Amino acid sequence: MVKKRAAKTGTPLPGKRVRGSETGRPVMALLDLASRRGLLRIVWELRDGPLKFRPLQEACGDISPSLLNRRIKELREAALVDLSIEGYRLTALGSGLYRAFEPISVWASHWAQSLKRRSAEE
Amino acid sequence: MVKKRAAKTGTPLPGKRVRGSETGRPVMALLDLASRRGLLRIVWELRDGPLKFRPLQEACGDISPSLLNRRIKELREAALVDLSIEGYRLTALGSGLYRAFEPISVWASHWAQSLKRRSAEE
DNA sequence: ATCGACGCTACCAAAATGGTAGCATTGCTA
DNA sequence: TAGCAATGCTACCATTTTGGTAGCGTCGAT
Repeated sequence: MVKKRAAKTGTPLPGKRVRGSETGRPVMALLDLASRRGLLRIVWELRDGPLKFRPLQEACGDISPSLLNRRIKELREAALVDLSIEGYRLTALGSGLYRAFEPISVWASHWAQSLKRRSAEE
Repeated sequence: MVKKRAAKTGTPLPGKRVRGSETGRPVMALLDLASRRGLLRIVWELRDGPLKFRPLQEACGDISPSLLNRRIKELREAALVDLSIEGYRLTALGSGLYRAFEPISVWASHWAQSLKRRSAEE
């Protein structure tokens, strides 16, 4: 008997069941969102202000428009991004996520340092 | 002319080129790592101490062993997890990542609150 | 020798991703 | 008002990643 795989998943949101967790706990929804490739990158690239579709595409390393658009949909459903006359921009919620992300980006440079040391030692 | 897609990518590490970024900036490597499904979940589940293979599998929502093992390999290459006599556990670096992650998990509950308010208003 | 715990692999089907091409609308502007 | 560029976006499909089942090899205890 082949176990049926979960069907195509919608945008992960707190309170909804998400991949790998039945509880809908906010942090689990976030982990699921974060695992969508390029999604956090978009938040990152919007940190300094709004960007229109194509510039955003370019900022994200020439991501394809279909993928960019999928991600934008998810970000809008999650209320992290909206579309203004000046382009896509972070909502208040979205900037909050960006700010909460800063310790992680600090950690990332420590990480880089440690790995460099490690490879120098061997 | 069909552009050749980048070949299978190894574990994203700072200093290496990662998906969507040529620079190897630490934060980009981290974003790439984070986008591997279930990877941060493993870090999360190890927060309170080491777990052996099968208990870890269960903690991660009955992830399949092949996927778990792929993720463990990546986490070990990234020096975030190692294997002790008591099971898999976070390295010092790994616990650092977990701690850096806490503001995000706090943010996630604000996010949940906001979305609840938003849907109550409509 | 048999058994269970343990880490792990092989294999394959299903889903997500990423690339190319191009559409529909709007607002110019020649 | 006929062209035209900018804009957001979709269709299509090949490639990559994923997730699931089954089971292997080793080791230590019984």
